[in-house]
Amino acid sequence: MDTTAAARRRPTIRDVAAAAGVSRGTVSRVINGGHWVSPEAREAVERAIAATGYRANQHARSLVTGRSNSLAFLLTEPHHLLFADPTFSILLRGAAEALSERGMTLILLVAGTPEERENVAQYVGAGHVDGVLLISSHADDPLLDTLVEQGIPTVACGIPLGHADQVGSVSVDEQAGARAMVAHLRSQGRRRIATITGPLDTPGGRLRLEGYRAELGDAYDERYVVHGDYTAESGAAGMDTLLDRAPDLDAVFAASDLMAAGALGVLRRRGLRVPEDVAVGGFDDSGLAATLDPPLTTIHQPFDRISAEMVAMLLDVVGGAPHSAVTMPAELVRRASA
Amino acid sequence: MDTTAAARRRPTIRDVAAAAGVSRGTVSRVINGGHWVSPEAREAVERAIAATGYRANQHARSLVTGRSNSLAFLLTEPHHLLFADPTFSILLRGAAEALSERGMTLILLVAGTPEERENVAQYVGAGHVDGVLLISSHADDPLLDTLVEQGIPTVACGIPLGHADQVGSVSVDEQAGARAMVAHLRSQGRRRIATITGPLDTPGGRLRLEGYRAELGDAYDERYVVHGDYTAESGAAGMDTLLDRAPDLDAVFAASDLMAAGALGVLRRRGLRVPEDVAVGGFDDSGLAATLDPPLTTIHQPFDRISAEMVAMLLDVVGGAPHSAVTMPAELVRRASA
DNA sequence: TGATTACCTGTGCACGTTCACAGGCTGTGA
DNA sequence: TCACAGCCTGTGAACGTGCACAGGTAATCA
Repeated sequence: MDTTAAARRRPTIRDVAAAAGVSRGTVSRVINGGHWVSPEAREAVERAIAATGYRANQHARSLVTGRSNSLAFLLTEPHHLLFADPTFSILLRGAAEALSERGMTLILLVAGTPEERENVAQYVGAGHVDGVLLISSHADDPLLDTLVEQGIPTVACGIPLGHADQVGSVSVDEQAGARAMVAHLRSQGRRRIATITGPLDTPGGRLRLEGYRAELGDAYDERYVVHGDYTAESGAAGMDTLLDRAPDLDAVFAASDLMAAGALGVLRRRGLRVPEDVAVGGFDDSGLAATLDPPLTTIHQPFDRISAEMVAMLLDVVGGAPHSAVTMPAELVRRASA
Repeated sequence: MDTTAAARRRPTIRDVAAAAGVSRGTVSRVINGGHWVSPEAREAVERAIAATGYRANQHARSLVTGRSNSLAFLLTEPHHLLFADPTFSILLRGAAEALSERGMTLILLVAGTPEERENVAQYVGAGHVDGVLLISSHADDPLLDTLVEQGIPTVACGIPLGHADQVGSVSVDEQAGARAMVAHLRSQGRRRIATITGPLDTPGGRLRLEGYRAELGDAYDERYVVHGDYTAESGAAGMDTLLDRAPDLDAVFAASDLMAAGALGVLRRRGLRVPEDVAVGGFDDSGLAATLDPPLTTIHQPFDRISAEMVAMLLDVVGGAPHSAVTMPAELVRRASA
């Protein structure tokens, strides 16, 4: 008897049918829901599946159904952003687990260079995935245009600027979060509150600035606003600019924890104490925030819930449901920095 | 004329053949290398492909070839490790890009819980991926046993303990790196050098400790050794233990940057200056190291080269080549902490 | 009794591709 | 003139699955 793994052919639905004494069709029915199958037949098939170690061939299945049983996790951010910010890892892992529970898989697609973007458009357009989880979109992204045009089910993390009504989205309430942070800083007696924004072509950059502005009202002063790109370096540079321009500031709201980390470094180097001289607030509550010195007061984003909701919504859209825009509450997390 | 994207059927190889005035076989030959095809036929086919916007159906192709044209990125670490350590993101992105260049895709597989491990074993065993990129293996991992048993091409990051000769691996020279760090600390005049190790069932945990021990020689003293699990929390706890046990230490080598970050926090809290009172060295040179305060002296792992090499080796193994063990040089990066 | 219904099962076809094979054409050497 | 090789092309058969359909049985109803 030859039972070596290498020599044995992978069992097909025919082998199962033969072992169970039924036809291919019956086996197929048992696998896909099992309606209209007699209890005896079902049990025989289930035994045969266990005995043969049968596992459906996904390629054959996809060929006939036109479904790939997988979603794409589409990454459009430039490389350097991923080196220090754990945000994306958390989303990625959450999405992978949510899919694995449903017997689906996650395909990682990187669209950094124009060439990669073209490949991604082709790949997705060819129907190799059922839908796309879009991470951190920039305004007027032509890739997103392509997805919309080709009718690819898409759900974005954060409201995609310029495409808000064309694709689904799951996001934290950016404005409310920013307002909560500013309100908190004010409640601590801070009066000259600066901000380091994210890129203004991203929802996080634009909406957190709007929240900051709305909460400040008449107290809003452009001199206290600088723009960053979410990196620690840009946070440091922004902090330097702010201190040169407005040395009297007594608080800073950075639109990401990573930029807050950069700002903290500059403050320390300049001999300013946190929070005594300058209070610092961040946004994201990524793993980073709690490990900074001092631990960072920030706005919590429920990344695990966001990824789970993105997957759920995308699968609904794939199934024919209309897309929607879900907003999750942003919660202030008080630590030592403010 | 109906040219709406929704109404138009995706072009198949038959459409291309018809448009080019040749047969399916000729089109297939042009796509796959193009040998034994006349220049005129090839040109006609290429024009037809461009005109129809044809893209091969991967499922149909995989069904007949038995190749999936994809690799799995297999994650076995528990969840919490990914929140702060960017190491895995860098490897993941590098692998995805290396594959995308070859027209292949990367599938993310998570094997945290026993249930997930079973699913992964089934999925991979069913031939849904051509090979597995194994990240951070633990000694005597039964999942790795399964992969080996089923003859799945596998390449690990770091020499897999207990399976060193059964699967391929790409790793940094852990021992040399640890020795370089200890040698550097000694050259700075440090004499009581402690270490916080990684988990001893991982190659990084075991081999970096061996390097530390080898470099210290007779000066090795167990009192200066504590064990962590790569997290910042374990680094902090380890530092506390060390200071309680051996308050006279003048240097610490943490087996990961994240643990070093935890150690830095404890040192600061206890009023010890870095590097004046205690020098601190890390390992990995992940994005984290440069942003710490003070910036961390550490051992650089060339993660981009590692991921590229893992992909290259795995594809060789898939193609029938024997697996091997590639070691990359570990380089000391001097910053302010030591 | 005959018609209708509800349930269960098996069979043929299609999905889009690659591969093996057969065969055509052209040129070369015996 | 025939055999043979080298190049190029087309065709049929697979790959493993889901789905539509036909057909069977048993129970219910007019």
